[in-house]
Amino acid sequence: MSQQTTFGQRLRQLRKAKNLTQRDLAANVSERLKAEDRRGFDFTYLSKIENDKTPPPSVAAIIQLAEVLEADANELITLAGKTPPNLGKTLKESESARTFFRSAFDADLTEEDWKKLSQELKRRTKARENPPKSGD
Amino acid sequence: MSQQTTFGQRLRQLRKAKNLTQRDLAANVSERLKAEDRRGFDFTYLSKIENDKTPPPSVAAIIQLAEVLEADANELITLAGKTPPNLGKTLKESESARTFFRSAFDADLTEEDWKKLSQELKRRTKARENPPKSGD
DNA sequence: CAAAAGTTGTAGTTGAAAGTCAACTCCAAA
DNA sequence: TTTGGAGTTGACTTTCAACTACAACTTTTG
Repeated sequence: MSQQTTFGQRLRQLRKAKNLTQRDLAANVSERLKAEDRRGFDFTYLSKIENDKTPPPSVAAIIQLAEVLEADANELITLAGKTPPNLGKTLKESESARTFFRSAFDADLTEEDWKKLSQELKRRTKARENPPKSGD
Repeated sequence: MSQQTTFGQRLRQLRKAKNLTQRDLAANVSERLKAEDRRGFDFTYLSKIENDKTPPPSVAAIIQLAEVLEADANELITLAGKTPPNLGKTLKESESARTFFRSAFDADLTEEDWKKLSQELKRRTKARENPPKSGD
């Protein structure tokens, strides 16, 4: 049942793929964070994160990491067990979304179930991009 | 386009339905929170919350509020724009759930879509409780 | 009206999350 | 064998959300 990749492991993987040192990556991300007036990002902190000695950083930091690494921010955010930033908003705005989530978490779904739901989702959005022939 | 009920409004509604004063409710919740070794809950704070002068309280506090008011904690949590407490965990544990969320938020779903998904969900869980006659 | 309930501003406290720093280890190349 | 780059670690500090406290008010209700 192969233990799930952690946030730290994945992050290290991505960093190595880009041939960056912790110092480089941290400095780079730090700059970006400061540019948007947030706290910085020390390389020792990064080290702890990669070794899962400390919980994943803030969503803002994760997004910057993803950009520098040219990786998918959403993957990292979910790996971090964080809420995708739009979720709260979506929930506030959509009554139906709330209903969906309520049942989803009461129901304690299996992998199977989630896959089915993804399929359903794909069907629907695909239909939208590529409307099924003939005037609406 | 009827402006969505806020957390504060709903909370007040629930409190009045139970005929409690802010002082009563706050004291009650405060006790419960302290029992689980958390910070208390002042009635002036509650007032501010009901008037949306301050952001909704912590998830822990919301849960206690819901219990005292015999209301649905999940409703309040989502109204508060907070993450349902299991979500992070689910995301960490289920690859398929992650996939689902990634597409769901990329896709920017409509009410329609969410409803359809809820239906699909209901179909599946119902099938489970009440397995469809004869060999699968 | 008096008392109870609710509102609001301002300032203070607290614990935990986020981040830093100094001092270390490890390793490869010179 | 040393030197320098990379990574690790523990202890410390900073920041912030989530409260508390209290005073001074207004509104509601019996």
